[in-house]
Amino acid sequence: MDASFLERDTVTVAKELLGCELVRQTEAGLIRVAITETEAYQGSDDPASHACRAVTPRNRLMFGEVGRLYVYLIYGMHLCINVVAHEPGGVGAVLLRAARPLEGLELIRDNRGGAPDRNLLNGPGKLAQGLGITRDLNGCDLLAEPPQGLALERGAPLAGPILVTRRIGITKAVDYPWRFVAE
DNA sequence: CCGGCGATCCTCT
DNA sequence: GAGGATCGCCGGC
Repeated sequence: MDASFLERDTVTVAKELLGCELVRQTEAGLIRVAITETEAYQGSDDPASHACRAVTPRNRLMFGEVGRLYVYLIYGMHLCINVVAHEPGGVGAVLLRAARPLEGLELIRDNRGGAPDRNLLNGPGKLAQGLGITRDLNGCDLLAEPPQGLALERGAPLAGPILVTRRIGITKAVDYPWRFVAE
């Protein structure tokens, strides 16, 4: 994955991240997944975004260098993971909402504590848990060589169509068609 | 299969 | 001091 891929309009990047792969390397082993669901969140022009107002300690990564991982805690119990992506000088990130296991299925099952296989990675909190994401990965460089725990890679081209819908679980700007789902 | 609800804690106002 | 880019359990149909 090249930084220029992420240095474009956040909505375009969200759509094109479908089929791209995440590689998680830990002491326990290697996990590889293909991204199947994303949402775009922009800056001051997106009322649903964490970055719709001033820079704060939490949202600061969304204003910075593309290719960083933005990790945050939601509802007091789940982590969500985002890829910082925006035009040069812009603001934004792509929420990764679901993925399909490619390698390390046993590790994913362990991380998910016995959830049925069809519920392993089908939601943002489940994806983060399945990959074994922790808050110390906040700000990690997904494009680093060599990889630093989590890496983003180009995957095989998508086979099927892309479903475009409203974003899930928000109460502002509910009609923006910025959610992308692949099978 | 579907809708409702509680858990749980960090962040910003 | 409120509310959130969620999840899984429960009960009802």
